[in-house]
Amino acid sequence: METKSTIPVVTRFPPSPTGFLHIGRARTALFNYLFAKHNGGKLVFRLEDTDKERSKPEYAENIVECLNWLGIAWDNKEVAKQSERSAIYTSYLKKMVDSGKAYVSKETEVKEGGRAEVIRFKNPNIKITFHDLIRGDIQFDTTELGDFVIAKDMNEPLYHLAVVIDDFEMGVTHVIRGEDGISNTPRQILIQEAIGAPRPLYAHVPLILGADRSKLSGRHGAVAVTEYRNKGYLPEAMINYLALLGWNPGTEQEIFSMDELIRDFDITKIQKSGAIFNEEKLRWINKEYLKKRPSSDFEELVKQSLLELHPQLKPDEKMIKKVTPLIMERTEILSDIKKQLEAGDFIYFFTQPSYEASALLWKGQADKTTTATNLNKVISLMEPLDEVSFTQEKIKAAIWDYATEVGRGEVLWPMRMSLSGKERSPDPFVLSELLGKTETLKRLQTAINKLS
RNA sequence: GGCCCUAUCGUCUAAUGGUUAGGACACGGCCUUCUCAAGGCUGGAAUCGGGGUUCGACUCCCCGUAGGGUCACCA
Repeated sequence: METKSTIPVVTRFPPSPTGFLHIGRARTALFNYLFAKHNGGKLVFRLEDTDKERSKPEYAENIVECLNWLGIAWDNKEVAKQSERSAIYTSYLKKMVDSGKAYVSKETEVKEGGRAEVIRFKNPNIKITFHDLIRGDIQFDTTELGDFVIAKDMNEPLYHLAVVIDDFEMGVTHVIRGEDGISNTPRQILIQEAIGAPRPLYAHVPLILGADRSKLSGRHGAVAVTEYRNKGYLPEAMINYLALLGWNPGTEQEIFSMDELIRDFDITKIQKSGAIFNEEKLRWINKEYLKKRPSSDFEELVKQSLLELHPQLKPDEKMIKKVTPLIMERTEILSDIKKQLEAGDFIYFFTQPSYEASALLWKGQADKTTTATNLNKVISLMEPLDEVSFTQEKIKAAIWDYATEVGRGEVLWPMRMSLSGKERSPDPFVLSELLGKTETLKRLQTAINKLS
């Protein structure tokens, strides 16, 4: 949907720094960003830190850091903080009290930790209908809200008052937030009307759900963006997945860059119902992005992981270069690299393999002599190849006919086992090429010796 | 419980009155050099129920049912 309005679009992302940025809020931030950019507008980032007890600077840092990592950029130079704007709230509050829109209330029933005197909103008790870009018209009877509290005192505003004033002062035209904000809307509209602020357009996006279909929270597992970052998800993959969770342009495209998302984003195509966060699909998307990158991007990571697991090792740089593509082919998220190495995969490129002689025997084969004969034959077939033309294609060409003749498993299995010591590994031709002629022949000979 | 929102394969979704209800992830099978990975092909799998409206409903309306959200001197 293109907005026809001549007023530039201003959206906002106003988290309260009371916890790490979680993926639900990150997605809301993304939708605000995409909508603003699609319409050539601006995104305002603001910290709602009126709750002094729970707001922590480290959480604010985490939120900023995650947004930067994801590539969601806001347009206000200074991050707005509610804690620095109290004078503004106070002046509005005074006007409201003076005009009778709000009043100082002596509390008859003071709850624990509560005050004897608070500022309450004078509820006009009306019916309010507002339009939601995703859901259509929504109607509420505000009577049931009563005269709700809008400030603890003239200097300490509560959330609803502060957001409305901030959104108004910052020229916010579109409020795009989680579905759990629907019931806050009538209260905020009431305050807008009391201070003479125009009503922004609303869009309530569906919630991200856990496997049990309830609002995603810590008990469902990882919810902090930071956790996904640490697990080795790429920011592009995260953005791509989050955008597709509850939105799609109606085509069959699955992989989107941020620019494509901005170009195609249509807020009216956001889903109405909640969506379960599915890490399997995120993994798949992450792999798609990994495939786009050259494996050289990950050589350093492979080296580090290797050294962490085997501090005494002095891995050959050239070998790391050669092995990294093999590892990346089997990697969906970056932490898989270390996981594979931990499981013992690929270390045979850096150390001698260890295995039992019986492991060399192909299934059903009980005769060690046959296996030794096959291995000897492999050596003699490899001998004519010189060190430089020791490539997987040439090795395969040299051995293939013989292997086919006596049974591929009978030749290829012991060959692969002698080179890797593993039941699972890349194929023996790749192994041979990477190991080089000298090392390959040496390992084959070691295996033959084991068999006698 | 009051108020509000929602309802297509297991999951994410397409189809805005006429489709053999499409795609992706996951899962099964087959192929591709012995194992793994990658790749290719292929299979199973859905319109919550009941009423309407209509020549014709996934699609529109009503009622159920189910799920979710929200009910602070938190945000």
